[in-house]
Order: sequence, then C-alpha cells, then structure tokens
Amino acid sequence: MAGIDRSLVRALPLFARMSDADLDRMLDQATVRRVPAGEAVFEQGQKATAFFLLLHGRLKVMQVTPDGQQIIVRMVHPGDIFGFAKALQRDDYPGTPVAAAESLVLSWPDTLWEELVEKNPNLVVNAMQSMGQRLQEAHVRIREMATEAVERRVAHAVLRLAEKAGKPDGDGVRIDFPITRQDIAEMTGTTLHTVSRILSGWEARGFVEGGRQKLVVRDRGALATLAKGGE
Amino acid sequence: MAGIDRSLVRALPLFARMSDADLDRMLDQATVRRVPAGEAVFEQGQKATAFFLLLHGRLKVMQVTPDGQQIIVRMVHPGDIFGFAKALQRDDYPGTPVAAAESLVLSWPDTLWEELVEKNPNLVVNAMQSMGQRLQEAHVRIREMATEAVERRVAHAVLRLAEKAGKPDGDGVRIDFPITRQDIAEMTGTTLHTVSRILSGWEARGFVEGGRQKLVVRDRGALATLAKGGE
DNA sequence: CACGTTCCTTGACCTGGCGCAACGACGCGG
DNA sequence: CCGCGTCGTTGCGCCAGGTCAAGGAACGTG
Repeated sequence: MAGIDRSLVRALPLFARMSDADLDRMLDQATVRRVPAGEAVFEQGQKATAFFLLLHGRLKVMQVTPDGQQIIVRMVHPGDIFGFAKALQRDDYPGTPVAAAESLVLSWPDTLWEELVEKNPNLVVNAMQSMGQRLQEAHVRIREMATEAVERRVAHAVLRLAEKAGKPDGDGVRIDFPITRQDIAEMTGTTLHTVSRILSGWEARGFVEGGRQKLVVRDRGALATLAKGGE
Repeated sequence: MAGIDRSLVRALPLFARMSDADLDRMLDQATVRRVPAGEAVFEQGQKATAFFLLLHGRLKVMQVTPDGQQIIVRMVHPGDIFGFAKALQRDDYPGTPVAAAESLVLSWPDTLWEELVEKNPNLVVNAMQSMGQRLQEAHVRIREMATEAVERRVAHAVLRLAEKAGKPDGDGVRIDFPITRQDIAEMTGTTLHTVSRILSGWEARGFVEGGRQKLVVRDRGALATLAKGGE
C-alpha cells in the first residue's frame, strides 16, 4: 500500500530486533499521509481506529480544556509513535496532533496491532519503553510546573526544543520548525505576554535571538544555568 | 520463597490471561516485604534491581528537586506496579516510594523480567496498558497545573483520592490513609498554607470535614462543581 | 502595493497565592 | 499527666505574573 523504503525507519528503536522481512511486511501494511502545516492528523475525542508513526516533520499534541483553554501536551518528533490509544486503553484519542511544519505520517489500523505483536513480541517491549520514557518526561514536567518559576520553565522548554529539534545556525542552534510565543506559553503553562517579555529579556542579554515564529539559542550554557535555578 | 495466596492477586489486570500455574510460579519467585508507615521501599537515584507490586497499603512516590523541594509525583494504590525502571529504560529509580500507611510489597528481581515475559507475553501487554493509563493521568495533571487555579487543582486531587482511596464514612467518604495538608500541597504544587485555607473554607461550607491527618468528603458534588470550574 | 491577518512587543494595572510569623491543638513518650 | 514534637490555622504584606489595552512589524493575498 505504501512502498516506503525500509532504510527510513530501520534505525528506530521501535523496530529493534525485528527482521528486515517482517519490517518490510509491516511497512507494506502502512498508510502514508502528508499533513500540511497547521492541519490535524486526527481530532481529540474522535474514535481511535489507528496508531501512528511520525516519519518527518513536527507535531504538537494539543488538548482543549472544557472551558476552551488550549495547551500543548507534548511535541512529537520524527521517529515517535503517537495516537496509540490501544496502549492507553481508550477507544478515543485524548489529544489533537497538529502539524507545526509539513509532516509525513505513517499509520496502521488498530486491528493490526495484535497480529503484528503476535509475530514480533519485541514490538510491545519497544513500545512500552517508548511510553516509559514519555511517562518519565511527563513526571519531570509535572515537577517543573509544581516547583519552578515561569522563567525557569521556559528555559527548560527551550532547551528541550533545542535538544530535540535543534539545527546548527551560525554559532547557535535554531529550532527547526515555526514556533510562536503562544506555543511556548502553551507548553509551559503561561501566557504569550509573559513569554514575550522573557524572551525579550534574554535577547537583550544575548542568550537567544527571536523573530517571527523563529527562535535561535545563542548561549545554551546561560539558559542551562537559568534552568538549574542559578539566576 | 514467599507463599502468597494466588487469590490475593488473581483479579489484577496485570495477570489477566495468565494461567494459575504460571501465576503460582511467578509468586513463588517473589519476595514479600512489610513496610511500616513513613518508611521508603527504595530511594531515588538508587540502582534499580527489582520491580514491585503493592499488595496492601498506600505509597506516595516522592521526588526531590536539586534545590531540596519535595513533590508527590503520584500515589501507588493496591494492585499497582511501581519501581519499574526496566520499562523506563533507566538503571536507577527516578523517585522514592514512601509508605503513607503500613504496606505490603511484592518484588521480583529485574533479571527475572525477561524470563517471565518469555513465558507470558501478556505480561508486557498488561504492563504497557498500566503505563499507558499512568501516562494519561500524568497528562491530565499537566493540563490542570497549566490551566487551573489552585482551588480547582486541590478539588481535583481530593476527588481523585476519594475515588482511589475512599472508604464510606457516615454520609461521606473518608480518605483511607493518614494524609497531611503538606501532602496535598505537594500533590498540587502549592503550599500547605494555601491548602489549609482552602480546606477551612470548604469545611465552613460543609463540603469536607478535616482534622489531623484526616479528610472526609461530605459533599462530593460540590467539589466536582468546583473542579469543573463552576465557581 | 494596499489591505487584512497573524504574530510580537510593551506598558499599566491588579490580584492570587506565596513567604513569613505567630499561635493553637492534638497525640505520643516518658 | 506533663512536655515536646508534629500538624494545622490564620493574619498580613508583597510580588510574580496574569489581565487589559494599544500599537507595531512581518507575511500572504488579490
């Protein structure tokens, strides 16, 4: 159905210890989809019928609170699985993954999971480890939100972005997809106003370089110090 | 080694679709340990050598921030697995589980996991689902911390406690283990002062009934309304 | 290139809830 | 049953950061 080259995904931890033949077979059963920037892969609350893998691009998983507030629960980077409702024991998707940049998404029908696992027990083990890491990251974020002031949280968020989505840019690291102040606010639990003020401050001190939907980290060390709490 | 009666754990989702014989064998390989209230099962940062199951009692998983602040990452209820570092791909424990009440804990050496899984593939599937649920809960908490005011967060926390650890008490529900204001503060990311004020307020309105290390929910509906944001 | 839209910045003001402090109450150990 | 340690309550001042407001800069589109 798809005809994706195995080499694109061979190195992913999810497929570790899976034979080339099995992997090819799995890829043959996948659907590829191009998602333009700004579009959702699926919608929060929608019945879950598939699970997904991000091949290329960048997704932000949004959740809307009953009273209309929006937050970004996590970012999906290439190689990550998402929309894995099966694992969450739900039959609907808990969030909405929106493409921050044009993205390429692989998906398999939910019903295939059992069968795939049957043939390849490692798949579950690997999937579980990936979820374990996400759980850990979630706990770190909870701890940050509970104990740290806004500026530190933003520093952490920016560092994480640089880590996961950084691209060398001159003497710094540029976040490799369009990101707004609003996005950062929704990732750290603040308002875009506060984020704007903080970034302006950092820019004045030469830590970062801002711009419309753009962010370049110039002095990673300084941010790390901030994040650690050393004023 | 242990001689635990199968019936104690037979109903747990973790062991679903495991044969009685296999379960008995697994239980034979387990170590039982009684943990008095206030004592830790293991310590954050310690090398991970086992994984655990809470049989009876109640644990609070604490994390200490580099600068000494403490928070409660989650509560462990009977039937929950914890200290599952294998799944997190870590070799040390990320938190410290402290007994809130006298507890009974089962543990298996980490090294046994692979072997157990070999014989019983469902174990991984079930473990993953349990982690999936925890991940979801973590996301909910992140959303709460990002968007909700303190009083609402406390309302949510108390409702969750009533749900998971509630015991009928007269016309209300009593939290079935000793819990301090400090604990609730560390679960919601506030100070004990604010929690105390909030609970006093609720008590005045007849929603709850406080006391030393004690908390009884009298009007669950009122709390639910608060949690939902209805003034 | 004019116009609308989206994104960013900055100022002024206001308030939730934190920090500090003092005190009261319960319960345990001697 | 007395003293001390833990736990809870409450008042007060202060400030980080949210809200409200206004305007400017970059981008896309007809």
